[in-house]
Amino acid sequence: MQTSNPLYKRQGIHAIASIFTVEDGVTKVLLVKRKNVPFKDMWALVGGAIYNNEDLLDGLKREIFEKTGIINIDTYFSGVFGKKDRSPVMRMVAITYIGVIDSKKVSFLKETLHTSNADWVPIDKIPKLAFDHNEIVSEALTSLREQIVNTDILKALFPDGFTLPEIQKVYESILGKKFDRRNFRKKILSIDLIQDTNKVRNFKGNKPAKVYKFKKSKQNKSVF
Amino acid sequence: MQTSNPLYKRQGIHAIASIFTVEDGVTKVLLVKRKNVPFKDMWALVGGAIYNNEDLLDGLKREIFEKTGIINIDTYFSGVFGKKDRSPVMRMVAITYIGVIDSKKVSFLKETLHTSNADWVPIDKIPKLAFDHNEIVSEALTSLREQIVNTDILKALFPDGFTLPEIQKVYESILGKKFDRRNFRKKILSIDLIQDTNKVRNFKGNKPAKVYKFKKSKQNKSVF
DNA sequence: GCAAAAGTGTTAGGAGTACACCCATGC
DNA sequence: GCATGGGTGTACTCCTAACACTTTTGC
Repeated sequence: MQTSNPLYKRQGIHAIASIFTVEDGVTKVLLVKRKNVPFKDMWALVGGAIYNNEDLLDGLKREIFEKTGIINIDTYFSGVFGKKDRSPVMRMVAITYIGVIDSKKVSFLKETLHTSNADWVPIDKIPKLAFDHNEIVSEALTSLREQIVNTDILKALFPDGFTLPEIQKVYESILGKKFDRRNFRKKILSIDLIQDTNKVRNFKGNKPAKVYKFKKSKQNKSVF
Repeated sequence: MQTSNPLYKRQGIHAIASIFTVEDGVTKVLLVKRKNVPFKDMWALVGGAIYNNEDLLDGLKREIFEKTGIINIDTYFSGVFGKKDRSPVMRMVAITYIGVIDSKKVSFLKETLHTSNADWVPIDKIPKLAFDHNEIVSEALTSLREQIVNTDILKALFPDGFTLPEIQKVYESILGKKFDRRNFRKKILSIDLIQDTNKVRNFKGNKPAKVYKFKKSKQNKSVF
């Protein structure tokens, strides 16, 4: 590869996260307000350019920390955005990820070196964002809907396990539809994603509910 | 973004294709032998660094043309490889794609400016490849197996349509398993991927077979 | 008419969907 | 004992999987 060739010069790699939460039945995404050009004072997803000395996920974690103060977030691959003009500064390819955290347990910084604000925004009220972040968050939501049935991405919402009625509400929020309690139970147990913990959780005045947790991995069901 | 920061400097983007064919029941991938460092004289997938003035798929098409002479190949997203040390030259992130062509109809160059050889290699006989291309082709094969039921990726094998027995053999080769003729027929027709053309194809001595073609698009079946 | 390959239908088991009643708890 | 919400089972339909015979053609 001719590294001197101007056709190759000044390229870079973005790692960008759509961080979701579910709050009282509403699915929200974490946005930050940019302090610097380009797209100064616009809302954006969390992320940024990765360094040469870090892998993609490490760079993403660093960016999330730098722009929100959040640590220890698990991220899952979502997609790639690489149109040649997607950044006005230089040629950047964006590798995009999704993650889920509990907005009630995780706090974030309202202002950082690079951001002047940060907030949870319902997914149906997302403003015009910097770069191609509107497209990215749209694809991220599709990825989220796929991955909640294939991965343990929701486990951050339930560090101490969950009851089936609790997690059913989360599925309903994210997928935007309601399920029959009995059928949801059969389905979610049949896809080999969660397991019983032999514990129960008491809510006052109600029958105690069994507590489940996510299994480590899940095989995707194939057509053939 | 501080473009002068050495942490960001000298990054680049690879677009890499695993081009498959199915020949007499054997699934093969197109490999080229590298003429230049790094990994001089090693076999590799087709691809290379993209230019600033081209989108990812355009750069991929150009690379495929430059290294094989092949034009007009449809490619489908496969994955991302971004480990910081995956290229010994500089920090490169690879966006990987898959494609399918008919080895009997498409010819390619055995030597180019960058390659000293090229050949179809059965997927169970792939040698040690340059860069992380062994990992890439492995994931590509998984993508291929997923996408033959979700996309029209196989259409390049059948520009004039196909009969069900013909395409069943291709599915069996790629998926590595055999299907009952009647059940395959029902299944492939039920997933809304192909359509009847009202034509038949005669093979000597046999009952004529109906000819089908791929539909434009296909919805992925969801769990919920 | 015979060989070769294509086309088709039926049955049984498993999964999905719709739907109603019982159970454990706090007060 | 009653209100609240959690847990469970059954019947019907649909999809899946196993399996054998008939049809068309070339020679």
